Amino acid sequence: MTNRNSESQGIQSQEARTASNFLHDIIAEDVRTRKYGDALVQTRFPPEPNGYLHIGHAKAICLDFGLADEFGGKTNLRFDDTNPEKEEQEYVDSIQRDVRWLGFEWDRLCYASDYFPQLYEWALELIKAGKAYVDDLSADQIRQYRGTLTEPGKDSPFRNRTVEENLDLFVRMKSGEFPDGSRVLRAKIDMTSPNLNMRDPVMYRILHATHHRTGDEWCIYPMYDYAHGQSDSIEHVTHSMCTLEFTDHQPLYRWYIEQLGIFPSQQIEFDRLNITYTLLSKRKLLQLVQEKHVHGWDDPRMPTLSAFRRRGFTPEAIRTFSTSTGVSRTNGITDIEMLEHFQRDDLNRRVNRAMAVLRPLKLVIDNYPAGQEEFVEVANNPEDPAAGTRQVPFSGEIYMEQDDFREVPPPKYYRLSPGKEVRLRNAYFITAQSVVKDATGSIVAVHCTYDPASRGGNSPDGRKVKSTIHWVSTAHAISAEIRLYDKLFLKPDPNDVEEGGSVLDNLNPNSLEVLADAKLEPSLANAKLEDRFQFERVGYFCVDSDSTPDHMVFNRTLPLKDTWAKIEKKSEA
RNA sequence: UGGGCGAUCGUCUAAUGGUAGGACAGUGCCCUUUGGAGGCACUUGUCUAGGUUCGAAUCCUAGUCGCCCAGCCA
Repeated sequence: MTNRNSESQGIQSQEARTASNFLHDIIAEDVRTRKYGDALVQTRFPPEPNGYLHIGHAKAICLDFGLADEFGGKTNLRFDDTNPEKEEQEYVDSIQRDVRWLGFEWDRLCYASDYFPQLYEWALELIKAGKAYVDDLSADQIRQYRGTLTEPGKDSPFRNRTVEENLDLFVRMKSGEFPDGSRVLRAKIDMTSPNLNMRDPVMYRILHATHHRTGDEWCIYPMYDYAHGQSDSIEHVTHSMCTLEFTDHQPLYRWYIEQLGIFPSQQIEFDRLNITYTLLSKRKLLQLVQEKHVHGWDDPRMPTLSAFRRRGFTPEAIRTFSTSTGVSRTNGITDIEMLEHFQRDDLNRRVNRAMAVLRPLKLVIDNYPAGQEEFVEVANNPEDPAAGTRQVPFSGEIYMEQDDFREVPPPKYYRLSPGKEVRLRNAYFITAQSVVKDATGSIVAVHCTYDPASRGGNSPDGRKVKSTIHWVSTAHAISAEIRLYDKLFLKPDPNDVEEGGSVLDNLNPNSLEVLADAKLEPSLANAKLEDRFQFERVGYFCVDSDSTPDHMVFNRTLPLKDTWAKIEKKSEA
């Protein structure tokens, strides 16, 4: 089992039962025909530590770990760390944290950099076999010699150096004799191949850079193509899943393995995850962070797993989303509503309710005995009786939501307005009597009367009300900052930009709204980091990492579905 | 205009020669002490044109459209 706890195991096997896809079919067939003999199914999740994992990676992680698990196999976490200029320990750490948070535990923790010595030996082997050569052409010249999509390339003038000369030069490349960019080691394949990846691909480049793990030990670094397949092979990976853009690399992946005569790992490609209104490119996410369009990799508006965690999303929901959305070889874009649906569905079942007034409006109950207060009993989660109940203080002066009162109610508005009766959730029926306005004419308080016989929320005479609103007693309320998040981008496809534009043009200027002084029921004072709640009638919220006992901060994970907002919008149109 | 990959409701995905199904979104109704949740119902789809076949989303042929590839990135 690759899962960390029994809870996620249950979910995992449930997902596994329903997850039938072409990758599953391929592996099942390989197992049936004993393609790898007695060997276990072995997979790997191979991130480059050059950024934080995002929800697109979650799909790959669920596939890599989930498929291996289904067939009783194992999964390694392998850092594809062959480019010291872009990789950092911070990313190595965050990736491990995020994979575990998602609910998976790897069999072996590996690094491509651990294989540098072996890769180097194999390069020597290929040189000796006349299958690799040192090229002195500049990067620019190599590009020119490569030809184009429609024209074949031509051989480098250095292509036919002797084995001895190649060996000598390559060893000296490794020993640091030559400056960056002066020489590369190339595979000798076919400069006329219609597949550009086969036109004598670069195997090694000279990079006098400090690597986050090997330090200054190496000044030559293998390219992805030369490192990835062999790393798979070393780990006896049987099924190496990757995204579609690597399809053209598969012949090269196989070429290295065949020339070296090593364990025949096989690469299988699947489609990358795309989600509407969401940017899933590590390079561009890095730009958002570096240029401070967001407050870091874990800014809750980001699509990174760290951000989803901070925002209150659950690993269970992300896993359910990943498997439900399926896997194929088509390039599609999944509606963000799908993700939100699975998250609401999960939170609705598991999370306790609380009352919080985001935009407070004072409500005075004129006939409530002066100075009196009482406690009303409230279910912690109506979906789950086992969650129990709690006592919430009530009094003659409470906060209600500004949105829940209209002096002139529009059609189909069921909430409070002058003369109308509504229910205060779990408390009493009230009828609005009058409003108090300030000098500018805006409403600062509403006066009402309550029906003492309706305690608990029902009137003994069977009288019905059209609406129930939430509230917090002013004397008992605690204050908190609340952060409301909206889509980071305005367009379904953030990359849909005009000529010369950038994704930044599509940034939503209102993606973050901060409410400095929301009023919460007192039980919330005990909330701890990452605790999740449904604020009734409002949405799902969690305690943010910026929160302190003196200054509580809550993030809105997602709003509740809002039928009234829909009606209102439709009537405006 | 070289090569590779792909095309099924608005979106994602099943059906592997035999009733085109599910989920999300949408719409309507019911229910409701959250206009939440839940229940019921409805709408919409096999890229096109030929062919094989008793029968084609599936096989064949030709086209159309989309994505990927010319890093010493991964």
